[in-house]
Amino acid sequence: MPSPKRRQNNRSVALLDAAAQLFAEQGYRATTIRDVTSAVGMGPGSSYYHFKTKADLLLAVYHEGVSRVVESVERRLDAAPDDPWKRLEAAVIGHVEAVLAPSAYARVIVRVLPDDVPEIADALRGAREQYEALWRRLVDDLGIDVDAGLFRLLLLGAANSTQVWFRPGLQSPEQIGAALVTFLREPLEKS
Amino acid sequence: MPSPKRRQNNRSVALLDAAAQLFAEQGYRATTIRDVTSAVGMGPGSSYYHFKTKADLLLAVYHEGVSRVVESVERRLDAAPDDPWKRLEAAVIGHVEAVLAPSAYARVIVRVLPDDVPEIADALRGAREQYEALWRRLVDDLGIDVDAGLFRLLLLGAANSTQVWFRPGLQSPEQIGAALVTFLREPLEKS
DNA sequence: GTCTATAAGGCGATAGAC
DNA sequence: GTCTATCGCCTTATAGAC
Repeated sequence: MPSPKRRQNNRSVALLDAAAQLFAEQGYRATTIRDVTSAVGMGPGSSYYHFKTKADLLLAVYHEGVSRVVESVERRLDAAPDDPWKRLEAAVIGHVEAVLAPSAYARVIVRVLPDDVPEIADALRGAREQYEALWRRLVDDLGIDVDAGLFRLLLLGAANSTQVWFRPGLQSPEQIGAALVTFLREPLEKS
Repeated sequence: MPSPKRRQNNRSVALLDAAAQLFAEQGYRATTIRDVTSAVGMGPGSSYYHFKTKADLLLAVYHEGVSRVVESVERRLDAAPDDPWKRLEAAVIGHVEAVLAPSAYARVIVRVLPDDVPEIADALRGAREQYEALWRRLVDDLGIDVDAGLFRLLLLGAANSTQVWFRPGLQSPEQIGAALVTFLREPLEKS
C-alpha cells in the first residue's frame, strides 16, 4: 500500500533538482535544456511538458532557492535569543548554511543574476525582494548609525563569498557566522 | 605634426573597450561577437582580424582588467605609510576604486568566473593569480592569527559586492575602504 | 508523460571581394 | 583592415507518434 498523495509530480522535481545543480555550476546561458533532461534520463523535448520555457524553469528554481534560504534563516532565528546582534549572527549562520548546503538551489540565487536573463529580470528581482526585506528588518533592529542598506549588502556580499573558499572540515557555518558578526559588531558599538 | 607612434592599433582597443563593457554587463555567454562589433560600428566578421576567437578576446580583456586593478592598488600603496593595516586599507581603497571605475575592465574579473569558460579556465585563473599574490603578501604582513586565505577572500568578497549597492555621491571608495578595514581590524587586534 | 524528429533561428568562425 | 556572404553547428521550442 504505497502512500496515496506522494510523488504526484516526481519528474518535475527531478528536473528542478538537475537544473539547480547545472545552473549553479555552469550558469544559466551555458546550461542547455539537453543538459538538464539528459541528467535525469529524459528525451530533449520532455522538459517542455513540465515547464513552458527555459526561463520558466529558472524562475521555478529561483523561487525554490529563495524559499530554502528563508527557511534556513528562519529556523535559526526561531532558536535565537532576543538580542538583535545574536539574531543577526543566527541569520548569517542560516544564510551560510543554505549557501553551503549539498542542495544547489540557494547557490543559484548567488550565481545567476537578474541581468543574466533580461526577459525575466524583473521577476527574478521580485523573488529576491522577499529575502532582502527580512535582512532589512534585522539590520534596522540593531539601531546602529550606519547606512542600513550598505551594511546589509556588505554582510551578504561577504557571506556569499564563502562558497568560493569554504573547505568542509576547516570551518563550520557557525564559526563563519560568528566571526563575521564579531568583525562587524565591535567597532560599530564603540562609535 | 601628429604623434608618430600613437594609435597604431586603435581599432583593437575599441573592440576591447566594447567587449569589456558588454562582458561586465551581460556576462560572457550572453554577449555575442555581433554585439561587440556592432557596438563599435564594425561588421560581424571584422573582430577575427584582431582576435582569433571569442575566448581570446575575453582573455585580452581579462589581462587588461587585472593590470588595471593592480595599477590602482599599487598607486594607493605607493602613497601609503609603512603601517601594515594602513597599507591594507590603501589597497582596499584602490581595489574598490578600480571596481567602481567608469571603465568596465575590472568588473569583468568579478563578473566572469574561470568556470564560465572551461576552454580557457586555467589561463583565467593564472591571470588572477598575480593579483591574489599581492593580497597574500598584504595579509601576511599583518601578522595576525587567522587563516590568511580565509581573511583575504572575505575581504575581497565584501569589496567586490560594492558594485551591487554602490550609489555615487553617497559613499566614496575612501569611506568604503576605511569602514571595511576598521570593521576587520579592531576585533582581531584584541584577540 | 515521454518519445523522436524537426522546424526556425542564432551562434562562432571562415572566405573572398574590395 | 573591413566588408558581405555564408558554412556548419548548436540552440530553444514544437509536432505528432506512442
